[in-house]
Amino acid sequence: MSTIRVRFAPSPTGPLHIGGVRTALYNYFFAKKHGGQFVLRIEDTDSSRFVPGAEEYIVEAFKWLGIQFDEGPHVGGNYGPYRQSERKEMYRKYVDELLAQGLAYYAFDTPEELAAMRTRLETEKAPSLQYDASTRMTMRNSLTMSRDEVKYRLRGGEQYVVRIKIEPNETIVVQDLIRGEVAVNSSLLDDKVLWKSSDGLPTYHLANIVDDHKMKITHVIRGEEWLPSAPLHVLLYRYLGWENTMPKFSHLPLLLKPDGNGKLSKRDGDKLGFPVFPLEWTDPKTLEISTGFREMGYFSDATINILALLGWNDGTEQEIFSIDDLISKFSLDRVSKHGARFDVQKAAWFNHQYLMKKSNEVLTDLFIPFMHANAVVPIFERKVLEKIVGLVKERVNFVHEIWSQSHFFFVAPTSYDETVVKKRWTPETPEILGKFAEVLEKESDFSSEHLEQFMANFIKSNNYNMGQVMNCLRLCLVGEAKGAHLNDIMAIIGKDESLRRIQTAIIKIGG
RNA sequence: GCCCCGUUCGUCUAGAGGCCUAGGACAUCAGGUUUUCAUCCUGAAGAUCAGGGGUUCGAAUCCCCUACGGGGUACCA
Repeated sequence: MSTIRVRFAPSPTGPLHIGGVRTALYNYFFAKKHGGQFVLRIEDTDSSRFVPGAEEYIVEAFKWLGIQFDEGPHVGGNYGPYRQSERKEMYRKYVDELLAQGLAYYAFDTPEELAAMRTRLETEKAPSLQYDASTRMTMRNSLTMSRDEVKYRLRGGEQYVVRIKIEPNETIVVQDLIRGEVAVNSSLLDDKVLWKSSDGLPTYHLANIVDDHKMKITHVIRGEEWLPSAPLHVLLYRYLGWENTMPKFSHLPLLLKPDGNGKLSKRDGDKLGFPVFPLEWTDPKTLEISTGFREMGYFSDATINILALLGWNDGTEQEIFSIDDLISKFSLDRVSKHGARFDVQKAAWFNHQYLMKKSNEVLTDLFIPFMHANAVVPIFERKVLEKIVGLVKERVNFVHEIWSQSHFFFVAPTSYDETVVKKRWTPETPEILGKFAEVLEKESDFSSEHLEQFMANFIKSNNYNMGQVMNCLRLCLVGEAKGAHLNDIMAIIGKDESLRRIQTAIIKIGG
């Protein structure tokens, strides 16, 4: 058996959408599982839609995700070039072959004539509005013109397209690994344009088939939006005599909007506060910025996990999968057939799972920039920072949230939560806290373990109860009713700072 | 309009004719643990399997129809 070869073939018309990322991921898992190759091919046959920076964006996105292409424009390979615009000369030969065999024909109709045809058919209530077997003999093409006239026009440099000639009333069957057999009557297909003389480039359909054939692609795994044109592709393989080595098809379900209807779009991200792109993207024309998973604080491994499970599962109750897990467990027959909605909350939960598994060292590296953006003084030693991060990491989904859970280690409270004050701060509180400060000042062991014991002893020996002391002490140190254990906080900020915060609170809140 | 694909808790999904009084996860709610908050633990609620017809002793699972959703219908990919 030949080696498995799959490709991810985006067109550089803008930033890569997470639906595209998921498609690439499934291709990657499938290839790696079977020891095959994963190829990147840039489908830039529509010169008018080219967006500068889009290809670089795609490469960077996969770099961030840690997904490597075995072949592609930036890594090379034996089947290059990997940009269709650079493969220009390869396609014409096949167009000529189809033309010579009468499987395709020249068409000279202008856009206006095509539009006129459609309006005419519409008013006639024709069953189909297509350029196909039922209409092509009424149009200006090499089937309706004399050989000489065609020659004359071509020589004269008249613009033309080459269309595939589809015979009506044939059943074309597409074998899909996810959906099974999909049968379509050829009368429903139109004579698609395969080649445009305007830019000397093939359209997607032809380029796609030629490239997949020449690159020895064994499996085409792509979005469901391609399913309707799959019969055309099967026909092209047949026409070109490549049907026996035709790749196997799999059409993936689409990613849908989290609310309402339709497929996921760029706007949804802005509206609902979640990224639609892997990385931030600045539109070169409008300069509009769209945020990405990376910038929102998602880890790349969490992102892969989230996307992988939108339309696939391994049949068990496992939900956390490493890349290696996904490679070993992925299979196309467990891909679902229906579209999936992106769930922001579950995505955050996934990120939380990955965050918890990261070491304090790694998280501290990631947290330091956020700390610098917020903290002024004091700056703790590295080891202390790691400790702080370790104390709060289970409370956050994203690294940037660490600051909001740990700011009180760095900065003394400037105000005190009104409702907590009202509920907990009694007339006796200043006296109790004053007493506590007094004994605390004499204490030399400021380890977290000892402080815990110390507080318990203080409360017990004075016949206070826990809530009476702890809640108000927390108010002094944190400013509100949340945060890490008080003994941990005091151990980190130290004796002087602890006493200062207690005094400040007693003065500010009063009796 | 026409064609193709789909339809199980709010969301992601398990389910390949009897194991389904339909399981899990996220979210929600309630209890518990905790010096607060969060984590964590336990539990609850939540899907008459889109609706209707068949087939079968038996259907979420097979077939048909309808509805709804999605996709396609370009000299875009």
